[in-house]
Amino acid sequence: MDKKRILVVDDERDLCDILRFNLLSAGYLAEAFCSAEEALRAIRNPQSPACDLLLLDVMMPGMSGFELAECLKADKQTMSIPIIFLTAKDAEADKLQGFALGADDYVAKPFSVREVLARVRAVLNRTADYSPQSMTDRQLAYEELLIDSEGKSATIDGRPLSLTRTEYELLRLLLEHPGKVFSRQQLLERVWPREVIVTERTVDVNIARLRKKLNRYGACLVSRTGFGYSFVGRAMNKGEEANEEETD
Amino acid sequence: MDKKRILVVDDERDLCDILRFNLLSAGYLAEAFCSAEEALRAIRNPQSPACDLLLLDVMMPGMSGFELAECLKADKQTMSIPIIFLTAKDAEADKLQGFALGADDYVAKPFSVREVLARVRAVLNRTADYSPQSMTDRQLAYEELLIDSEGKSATIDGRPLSLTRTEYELLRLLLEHPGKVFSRQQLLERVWPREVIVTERTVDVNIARLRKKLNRYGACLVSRTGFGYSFVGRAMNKGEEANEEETD
DNA sequence: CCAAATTGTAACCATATCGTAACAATATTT
DNA sequence: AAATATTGTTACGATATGGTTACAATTTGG
Repeated sequence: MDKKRILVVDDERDLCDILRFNLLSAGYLAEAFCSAEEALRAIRNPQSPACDLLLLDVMMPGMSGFELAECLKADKQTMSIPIIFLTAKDAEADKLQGFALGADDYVAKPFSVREVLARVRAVLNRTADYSPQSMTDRQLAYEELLIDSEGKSATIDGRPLSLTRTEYELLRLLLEHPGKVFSRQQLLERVWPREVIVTERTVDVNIARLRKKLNRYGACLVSRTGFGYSFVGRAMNKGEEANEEETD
Repeated sequence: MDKKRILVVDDERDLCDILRFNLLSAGYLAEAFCSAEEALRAIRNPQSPACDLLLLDVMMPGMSGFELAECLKADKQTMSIPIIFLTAKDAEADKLQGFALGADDYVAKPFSVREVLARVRAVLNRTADYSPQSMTDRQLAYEELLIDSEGKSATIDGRPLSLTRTEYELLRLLLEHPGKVFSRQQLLERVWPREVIVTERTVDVNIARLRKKLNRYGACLVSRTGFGYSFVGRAMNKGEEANEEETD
């Protein structure tokens, strides 16, 4: 699957930069424009690749966001480009109400970048094909142990486990990389929030709690003395060690 | 695993020097640049080795840190380079808030060097697993003796050996440089933790333990009297010495 | 605002790991 | 070959590591 191309249109340069940077970091192709006119030129440019999504500020000097949207909707080439409006004031929100039918979504300023990214993901998901990528992303499984990252839940044989957030994240990370050994430090960095500072032993206890809840799969969370923890399935058997008792 | 290459970009020369010195002391390769433009040139220079992490000041004359970050994110070659932002003022902190999602981390000035080093370690730890680098040298092998650095394990003919951490690290280092002779001192420095101080004889015992577990490959760990130890395959035969006894 | 759930820490124990010393075996030098 | 230096092996105690439980602190939910 190719990367999605997203255009940001906003007269505030800082905002453009922030959005662009974050979109790029999130793995999209992103370009930013400070006016509707510029953006329009870019979109209409037959050289440039097709655009998959527009983040469009409503209130801009010159051509407004609405006007740009209308232009695009009028053109067969561009009418199916999804648009997420960025709206500054409540006053605009009203107008947006009417427009919203044609829009794919809108975000009210001030917004958090996280929020925008979520909308972007949602819209692209909705419009785009169901790529196997994003499907496997939310379903993770080993045998009858399933993880549904959408519902932040796990089940064994269909029976739901009630995992706490820590346990869930732990399991998810380990299950995502079967066989990989994570040091306690790595687990702390990747499962626990950045600001908290806790003992490495904390990992042990949470692993223990997780093991208990995992019942027969509990044994899949193995500790590798001196290294850390790892999820191992049956396939990776430890039974047949090459360096077993020398019977000579 | 090779040393990580870290670039420091800050217009304050003193700060650059301090960070560079400390990074070097911590065992990284570190270079410092006083402007985003310089840094960009260095990163884009096809001659120079790949960069593993960027410590990037936000506010700089000329190209800002954010702009440099955007440039890098836009380029496929450089977009996965982790970035830690160094930000000076609270004013910037706001903007940074926006960038924070896409950034790998950020540190607010004034910061303690210790803090920066911690972040560096954390980010490198977090990203290490996915870098193309570690993908390639994740698997190490000699004939049917395989080392999987992800699972911190080794197998012979597919059968897993249970190596302790010391044994594992020893084997890994030696196997990484077949034919190279390591003195005991070198082995101590490279596989034992920095702070511990142990006898050179300790190496011998651990080599012995490793040999036993390696079964038929045990003989590949040869001692070179007076020099140290080395991993040698069959190809490197010691049979044909020029100055041998002519007993036939 | 209270009760329950979640979570980190300390403490205890069992076990694994490891360094050292002592001695045996081997290699090197004379 | 004898003398010496180097390396291999073993046993044992010290230490580190990991599992478990209890408990206090905090968060969550009603």
